[in-house]
Amino acid sequence: MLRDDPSQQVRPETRERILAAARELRYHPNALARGLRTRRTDTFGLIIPSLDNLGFADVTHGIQSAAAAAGKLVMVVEAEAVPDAAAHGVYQRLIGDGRLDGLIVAFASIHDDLVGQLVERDIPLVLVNRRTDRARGSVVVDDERGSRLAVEHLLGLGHRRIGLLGIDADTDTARRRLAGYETAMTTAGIDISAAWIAAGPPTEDGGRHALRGLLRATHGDPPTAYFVASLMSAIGALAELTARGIQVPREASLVAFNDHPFAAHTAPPLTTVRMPNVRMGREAVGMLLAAMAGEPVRDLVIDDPPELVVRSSTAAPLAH
Amino acid sequence: MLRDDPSQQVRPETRERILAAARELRYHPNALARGLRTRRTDTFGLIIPSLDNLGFADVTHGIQSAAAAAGKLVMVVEAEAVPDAAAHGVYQRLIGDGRLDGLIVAFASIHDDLVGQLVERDIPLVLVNRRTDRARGSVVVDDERGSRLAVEHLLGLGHRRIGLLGIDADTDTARRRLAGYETAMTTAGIDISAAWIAAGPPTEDGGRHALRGLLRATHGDPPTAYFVASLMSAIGALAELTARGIQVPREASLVAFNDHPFAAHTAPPLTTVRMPNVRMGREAVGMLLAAMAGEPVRDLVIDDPPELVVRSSTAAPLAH
DNA sequence: GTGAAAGCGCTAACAC
DNA sequence: GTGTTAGCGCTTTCAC
Repeated sequence: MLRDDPSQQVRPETRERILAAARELRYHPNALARGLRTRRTDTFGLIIPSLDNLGFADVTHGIQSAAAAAGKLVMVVEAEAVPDAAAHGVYQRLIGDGRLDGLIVAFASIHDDLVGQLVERDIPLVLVNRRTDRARGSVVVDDERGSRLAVEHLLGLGHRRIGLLGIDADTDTARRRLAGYETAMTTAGIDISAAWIAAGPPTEDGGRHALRGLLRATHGDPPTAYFVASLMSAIGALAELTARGIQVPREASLVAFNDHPFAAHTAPPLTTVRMPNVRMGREAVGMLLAAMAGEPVRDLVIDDPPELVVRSSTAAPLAH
Repeated sequence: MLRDDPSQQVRPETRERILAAARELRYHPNALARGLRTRRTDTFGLIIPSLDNLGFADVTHGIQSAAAAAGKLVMVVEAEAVPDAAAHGVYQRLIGDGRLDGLIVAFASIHDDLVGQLVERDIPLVLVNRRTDRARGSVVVDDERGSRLAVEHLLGLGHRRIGLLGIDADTDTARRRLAGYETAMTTAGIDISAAWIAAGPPTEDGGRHALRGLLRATHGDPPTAYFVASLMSAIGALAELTARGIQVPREASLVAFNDHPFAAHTAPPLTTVRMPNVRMGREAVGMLLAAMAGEPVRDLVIDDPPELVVRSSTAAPLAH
């Protein structure tokens, strides 16, 4: 009755009385006991590199809201906050504990052995924002299309020498963003110089350093525009440009992959490509729920079109 | 043996063999069964308004890292992501479920009845960044001192008409930030005009609207400087100032309470007061752990001194 | 020191 | 339909 078991026939009135009594006595079924018996905990885990990545904020929102709506609780492990010494134990417990129904892994560059272990143990798993050969079950956005959109915007403005500040992790996601850049450039008939491409971790510092490296490599003939494959990097790259006295967008344009309200407040406001990240998070939860119900997982790519958010970090190149 | 029970005497060699076998078989004690038996789950809950509040990011980091270091897992509920319809059920379950050892509530403006329920049920609880009469167990920073520092910076620059863009929630925290402003102003011998004070929610929009209201109220004689009691509001207020063509810092100065790397990238970069937020998060976990071990909880205020981070949103007022 | 047994609170299966 | 019981996997107690 308290579980709303449909096979139990109860008069609405009686039902209400029982519920009232339960409320009165503050009765709550013990989740541990129930979980032990049913092997379901209505809880899933979320492993995420950092909760402070602006480009990823929407994914987290999507996950949290879909979880709440479905009545699931979520155990969050922020990977960067886990000391190396504790990491092994934490993940092992998370995986082997029996306290989770499944796991969403939002690592762009996770140690693949963790994924391997999850697969071996047959724990419902969905990867978000990444794919791998080792596991089925993923939801990503159309990174290539988003990147292409960004680079095409630059091309449309008249740029030809366009740099890529990429993500250095050896992930499918990083590669797809690179591919979008290459496709757009090649389609425009531009030969990409190897010196135009640099990469680093998707952090402010990563962007700063990648830009420095690129500037060194293209010494004397730097790009007139940059596509930065991560929002956090873009913030760093923008700061580095400004610090070097290079005016954005007059002397160099910048588009970032991923949007966040904050991008409207940088100096200058950043032009970005907004990806359907909230939906990516939602769908990940949906897929995990389906997997827990026994449905097969898929590799889903959210095909809501990416959106170019033109602000003020892009303009036509200076005429020579 | 597997629990490292000290009363069990085992030869190191034997011990190693057992551990190896356990590893081999991938044995993991079931957390549900263990928890059911021991009434401890090594897990605590974190209820937080938004994971996307820049001013609060450090608190989350502190909590996550301290939890990981102590081998605790954390169940995160982002309150703003919980649909109203689901809210009651989610919180009830979280509280009554038995799956948590305790709860950290980081709500600046939580419904007090949730706190009340937690207290009644005698669940280890620590409030972070807020205090209330209804519960003991809190850790806060010295909000008053931080606010005073911010306002004194403005006073030192020569400002006299200083506005306060506050937080409208009826919380101890909001009041302490207001108090810091008042103390600094009064000490400087300035009569505060009621029109100088406006408040709103600690969001970008909140700051924007608060500023608008204040400008309306002080029509013709606006402040020359503003202390904004929340970083998110400050971003909104800065945008509003700029949108109105009011130059910062030439025509109006702005200091924000709480810092984040991002504040270095706004236009202009924001002067802020950096509070010991990481430590606040850490101490909250420490106190919760202590409470779970039976120690009495306290109301702790972290007394690491706040730090003024001078960037470019503050300057001397224009001479008349 | 070692082993067996009880029981945490629940659900599902099975008698009645 | 209603009531009873076994058992999820662990820890702790108690008997040996």
